[in-house]
Amino acid sequence: MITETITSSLSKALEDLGVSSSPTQINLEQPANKDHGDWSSNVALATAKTAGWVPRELAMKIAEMINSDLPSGVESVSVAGPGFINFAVSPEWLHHVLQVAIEQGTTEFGKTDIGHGKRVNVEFVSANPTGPLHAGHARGACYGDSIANILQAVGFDVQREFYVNDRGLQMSLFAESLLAFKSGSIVPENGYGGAYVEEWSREMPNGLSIQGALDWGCKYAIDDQRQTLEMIGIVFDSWFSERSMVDSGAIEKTMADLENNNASYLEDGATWLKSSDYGDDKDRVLVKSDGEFTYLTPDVAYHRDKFSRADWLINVWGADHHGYIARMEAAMEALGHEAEQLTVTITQLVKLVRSGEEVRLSKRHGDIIELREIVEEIGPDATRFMYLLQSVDTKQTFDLDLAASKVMDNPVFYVQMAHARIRSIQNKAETLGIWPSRSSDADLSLLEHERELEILRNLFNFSDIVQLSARELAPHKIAVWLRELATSVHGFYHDCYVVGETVPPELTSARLQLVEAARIGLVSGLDLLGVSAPDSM
RNA sequence: GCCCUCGUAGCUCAGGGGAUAGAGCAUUGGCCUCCGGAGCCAUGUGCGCAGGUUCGAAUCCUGCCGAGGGCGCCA
Repeated sequence: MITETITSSLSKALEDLGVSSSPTQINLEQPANKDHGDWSSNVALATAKTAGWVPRELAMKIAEMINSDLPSGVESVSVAGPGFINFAVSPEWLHHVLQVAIEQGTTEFGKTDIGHGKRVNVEFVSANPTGPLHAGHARGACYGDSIANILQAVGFDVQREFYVNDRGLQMSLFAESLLAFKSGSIVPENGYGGAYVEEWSREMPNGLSIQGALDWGCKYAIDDQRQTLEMIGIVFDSWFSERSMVDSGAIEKTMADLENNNASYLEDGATWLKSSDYGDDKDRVLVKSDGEFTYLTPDVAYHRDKFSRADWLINVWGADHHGYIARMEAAMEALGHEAEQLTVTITQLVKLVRSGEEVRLSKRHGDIIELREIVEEIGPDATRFMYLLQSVDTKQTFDLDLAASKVMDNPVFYVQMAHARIRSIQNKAETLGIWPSRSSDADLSLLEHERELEILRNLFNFSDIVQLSARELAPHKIAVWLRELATSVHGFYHDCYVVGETVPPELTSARLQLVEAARIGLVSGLDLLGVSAPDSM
């Protein structure tokens, strides 16, 4: 790889000059300004001070040394600005990327093994089984599934998990609400009065007990949620039942262990977790004075169970659960787990906009926008791409009109269109009998056009982008990269014909390889986001 | 009051120590003999404010201002 060649030549020059440097100080980047070469290093700026050099003089010296014995593939070295060392490189390194992409194909391109098979459990959505999924669940759903994809791509052993809160006060209220609608009586205070409850109650069998209604409603809700998730291609490996831990005694076991670790105490008739000993603002109740568990207690037991099955836990929670992080981390520490074994990602709220007006997500019954409605309105691909296009750290404004539109406003169409155009080229080549062809037939050195090189530069970066988005749990970096690749494909399409009377056959062969590599890049990136790559739009 | 996230172009957002801060939309103006014009190209007085660290800050630190969320023996 060209970057390794450059890094080692820099490190050798530094060594010869007696400048000590750690490998992390030798950074390479691709300058935004093409006048600054293909690759650039700031190592002279980073090391000059401690080594007693003037940065620019150190850079000049290094450049001189490397220039006197240029590594293969490097055409020239120069110094610019305060002491950047800039490398001009022959395009072979980019042609190499093309071959890699085609050899690896969509199943391998961009994949690495930095995870070393470490088991990671990604828990997301985990909506209460008391109703359909709504718009508020969508961001966490798309995000969680995509980071699971990305972590898999970099070599983690990933489990997707949905925690089902199938017991407790909310479930009882839900069951009572179903029964109330069924019998035509008044829905209990703090119960569920939404229109869907009435609809569901009509399908519920007559004569059920509270427990019977609870069981029926829970199953109905889970089935509904599962179907909605499948509409956007999300399939969980496991649906973990909270109630199962009551039956198994896991909750009592956790309570006992907390007590043994001196992490809980009795006061005012309740059992408290000493979470303030572990960084939380205050202690938290585990068992209420009425003998019921709080929400926290089974959840702590649940996290222990996850730790018995995974080395690293990721929780995707909505912004309204932010205050809950400290107490869960405290509980895990009290039970002997390391802080870095649990990562909680908070997704900020999404504001839905339609026709320029905010769509209110009120809890008042009837006003809830179901996720199913959104998917039916704009389609699964637009749903996923739009939610994943920006960082979950920021509040998102999601324009339903824009997502539903089939014009340029819509980024998902822009990216998918790039793929469709490539397929269109390939179809044409196929009818002429020149595709598929063997890559060894093509002379890749013919690929010199700036448009061609731009595509290749993007493809070169893919693996790094995947690793970065895994490290930062940031799928939007993939989405942004896809848009850039699509831009370069559209530009290429416009300026460079692949198949045509004016194009020499050798160039056609080389460009057919190029568009196939670009196609592999598009499909690979879209796969990580769970978005399809259609042959035609 | 305390905690978390965020303030970047008219709008929606990237960029999270490097060189002249980017993209899409919108605006204005150009491009179709030929693989899909659902496209391409050009067009910008913008990093909330003030200090600090650094050779270098949109980026890191502190304070302030603003937006959202959280601070229950709710989930």
